[in-house]
Amino acid sequence: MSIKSTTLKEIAKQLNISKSTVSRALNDDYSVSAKTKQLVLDCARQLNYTPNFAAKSLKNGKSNVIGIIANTIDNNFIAKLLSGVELVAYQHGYNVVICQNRESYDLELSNLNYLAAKSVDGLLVSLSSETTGIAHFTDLQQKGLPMVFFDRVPDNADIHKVEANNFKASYEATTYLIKQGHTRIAQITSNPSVSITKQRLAGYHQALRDHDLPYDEQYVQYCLHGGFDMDEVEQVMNTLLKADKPPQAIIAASDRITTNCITLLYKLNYQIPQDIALLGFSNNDLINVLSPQIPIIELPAFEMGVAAAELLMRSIKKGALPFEFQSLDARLIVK
Amino acid sequence: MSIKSTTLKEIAKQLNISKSTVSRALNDDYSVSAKTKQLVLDCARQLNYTPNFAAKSLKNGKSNVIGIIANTIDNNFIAKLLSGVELVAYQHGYNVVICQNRESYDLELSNLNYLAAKSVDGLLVSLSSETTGIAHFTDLQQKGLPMVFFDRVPDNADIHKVEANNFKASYEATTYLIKQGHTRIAQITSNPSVSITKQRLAGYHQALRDHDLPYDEQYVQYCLHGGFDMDEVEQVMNTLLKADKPPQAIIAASDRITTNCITLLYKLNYQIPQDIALLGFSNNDLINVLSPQIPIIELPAFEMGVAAAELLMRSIKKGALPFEFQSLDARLIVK
DNA sequence: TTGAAAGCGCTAACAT
DNA sequence: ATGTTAGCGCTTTCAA
Repeated sequence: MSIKSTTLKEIAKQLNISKSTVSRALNDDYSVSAKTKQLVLDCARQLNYTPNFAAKSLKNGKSNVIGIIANTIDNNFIAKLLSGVELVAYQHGYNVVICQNRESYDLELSNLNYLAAKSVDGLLVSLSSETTGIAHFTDLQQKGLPMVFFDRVPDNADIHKVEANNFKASYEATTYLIKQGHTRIAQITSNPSVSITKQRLAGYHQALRDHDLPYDEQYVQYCLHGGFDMDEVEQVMNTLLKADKPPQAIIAASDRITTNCITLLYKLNYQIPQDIALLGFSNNDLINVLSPQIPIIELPAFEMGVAAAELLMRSIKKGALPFEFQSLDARLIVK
Repeated sequence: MSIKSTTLKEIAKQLNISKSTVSRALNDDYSVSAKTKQLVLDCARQLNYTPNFAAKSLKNGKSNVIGIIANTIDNNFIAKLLSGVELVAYQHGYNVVICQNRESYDLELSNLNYLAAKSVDGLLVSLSSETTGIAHFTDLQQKGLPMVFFDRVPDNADIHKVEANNFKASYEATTYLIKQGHTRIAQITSNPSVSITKQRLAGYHQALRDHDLPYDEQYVQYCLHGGFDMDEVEQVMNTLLKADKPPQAIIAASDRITTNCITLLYKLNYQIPQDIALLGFSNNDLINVLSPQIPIIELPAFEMGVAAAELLMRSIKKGALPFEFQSLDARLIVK
């Protein structure tokens, strides 16, 4: 309102009718005559009327703001997802407030408190890797705050969730490598406490089983810090490469792990894919542009944002909804 | 307000005092006795009071929202800048609404209208590459809407702006390459209509002049689409490499151009820096991680976000401020 | 079909 | 130092 804008009252005065009629006309209420409605609409446009959100909020007890808690926003996956969320939110007249937990449970909690104090009408959440229980969320949900979990979702059944189909993606990745003729396929993945890690491992197992390949424990390596720590990637990479029978192919199960694997293999003078094949999960555009080229699994980031936001909007508008669980397909991209 | 929360009235009733006293106490008004203040504060905490933003907004005619219009958010520079903006905004009790112009003047205009209709209290703007005039912004500024331009700023003097010191950055980059022994240094840059392009070119010129190197027009090549189009990068690269005396070093003057240059040189089997040296502007973390390693100029994204937001906050709170022009140093990173 | 009036939660004159 | 009151712009009974 920094800029003074027209109000209902001014339209009413101009047209010599009451504020309430103007309000009704603007909200397309059935009780208003077509003629009056038209008059009001014309006048509103002419005076460049825009509703006052604060007044609306105060009146109907909704802030028209949704909150989103994600790990960080400085990666392509979340950035694209956010674009989807904002598209939907803006269409429904909602603003989006973004908070970053930076993989910390404590920050996640303070984000939550911040957003609750802002009295957001709904919440979009991707869990920090430190988070185990979600009582801090479900408490608020039970008090009536609609929320949708996305990407890194909890196991709970009594929540809404929107995920990538990580199982299928990993299954396809593994199958692709098998079809390429590889029999010893490794997976370097993140902390197994995170939902997406478990799902990606499960897909990998299933694909091996379905193609009658043995599962060898030594070929699954974990980066407990999500691969952000180059040293831990280096360590597990060395373990793999120094094995009696080193893997012929590696699946890097996260964006950061993928990048670090490329760097490491380059440093070690391994040619990809001649010396060892690499396939990685990644939503970073750069990966398509830099060399060496590897097949990647790209998550449907934008679509997940749209789906999560739409589910949240429905949940806000209709109140208690049967809990929904959506799983969107990822894309295997081979150049 | 999805969750019902305590109001001033309830605290007042509980303590048997008036709403206004409670309000004053909460706002630390001088006229309230220390005793009452304490009482109110305790009671507020006990009842878990949080102020109602909508009511506050309605009362003081401010939305407590600032808008930001940037190109896209799916790149590291803007993502980090946003983190800085949000840090400052949240500290001051403001929400941030993000809009993306995707390099289109029309979208920029509709973003502006959208934000104006939301009655934001202030605006952070980085111009689209299509934008030439800024009347659409200054009109609103004159009507009293505070705004700060950042990164891609207009030439106008009657605005607030926060930039990277692109001149200095480019000067340092060029000087670095000269010190490495190169005498034929090219710059591949974006559309010269954009402020940052001009500044980066100017720094390049000055460095050549200061080191008594001739300026050769053929060594400056423009990507009118900002290097997003790989073909245009390929074309100018070919022009450079096929010159009578090809450059010994190239400065890539934007994130996207840098990446595409690496890819192209790799494709053409040029070794970096043995066959040709490359130095690029980039804020993409991946560039530090992938090979080959090149020196980069990194813009102070987070700091620019903080600076722009703080300037905007001052501008909102103090009203008309003498126009400020801040220029933050970039970092030349050599591995 | 329309109008009058109350009230959402808060702040700020204006009393006292 | 504290209370009373009005009003921000809107929606929504209730009445006509």
